[in-house]
Amino acid sequence: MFSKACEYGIRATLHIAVESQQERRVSLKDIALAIDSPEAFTGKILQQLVHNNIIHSLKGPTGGFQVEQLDLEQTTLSKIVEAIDGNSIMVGCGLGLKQCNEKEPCPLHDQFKIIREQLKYMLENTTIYEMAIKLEHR
Amino acid sequence: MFSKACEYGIRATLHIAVESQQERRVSLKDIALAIDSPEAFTGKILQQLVHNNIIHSLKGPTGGFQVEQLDLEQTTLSKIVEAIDGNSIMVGCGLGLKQCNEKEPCPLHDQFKIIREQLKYMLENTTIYEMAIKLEHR
DNA sequence: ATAATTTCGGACATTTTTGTCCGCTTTTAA
DNA sequence: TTAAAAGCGGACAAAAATGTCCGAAATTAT
Repeated sequence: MFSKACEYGIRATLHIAVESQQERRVSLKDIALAIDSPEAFTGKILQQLVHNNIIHSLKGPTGGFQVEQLDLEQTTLSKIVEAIDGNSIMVGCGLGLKQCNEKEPCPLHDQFKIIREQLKYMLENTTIYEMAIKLEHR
Repeated sequence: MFSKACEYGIRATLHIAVESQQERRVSLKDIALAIDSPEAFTGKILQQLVHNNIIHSLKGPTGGFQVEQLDLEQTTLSKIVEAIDGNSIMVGCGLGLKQCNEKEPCPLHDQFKIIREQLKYMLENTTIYEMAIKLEHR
């Protein structure tokens, strides 16, 4: 579904979000430890998220990553996925046909469409905040 | 969603199925041409399908691939996907968490579950025959 | 029998994804 | 002011997925 990079990105964002709600900043090392991901690779992914204004970073000692209160509530899962995996999950024929559309649908077109719409709804209507809350309570 | 290999596998099977209904056997070359896939790579994938008894092959001139009438009606999409991609599409946490289950669900667990169930239903209830028919009529 | 045509399987090659290393810059605290 | 602690970015490395090549085996037609 999502690439490994994207999975790490989501997990990292959620962990940062949880900590940010307690006014705590988190270092890359702590993040990688918490979400069980390779540190350097995770660092790369966090950069993508920083560049997309999904999370914010501060250098130096006491530095680290955090997510702004506003972003917490407004940023949706779709934005994270988009930043890392692009829109590949939402486009293209499920069977890889170049010529597949409403007029010339592949044999799975309609069923794929329904599933994609559900997926899209989930991505676009789930905020970081909602997910972080669930994560804290589990 | 599916790997490239799996996409080729499905497209190839469908093309063979359509031809088989006209009592025609198809060569690898024709298949690769028809479904616009790399020939040698497609050959490998067809072998997997042959070994899984989804399609059948005959060597020598006038040889090629075909799918039995019975398989046409009884083999479901899930069997093709399983043969090539395994069950990776159906298992594991969407966020890649090792510890994600009904008792300790990840924040997307329930929504993923619904989508997966739809996907599973589609895979297990779509036969090669149904798809081949749709393909012919488009 | 022989040549041609096809599948089959192993080895190899390329590309993409995943992951690592290291030196640089920024910032803080002593 | 200096040392330490953090993020940043570029180059490199490993693994996985995708794709190619070629020779062997089987089968058919001549």
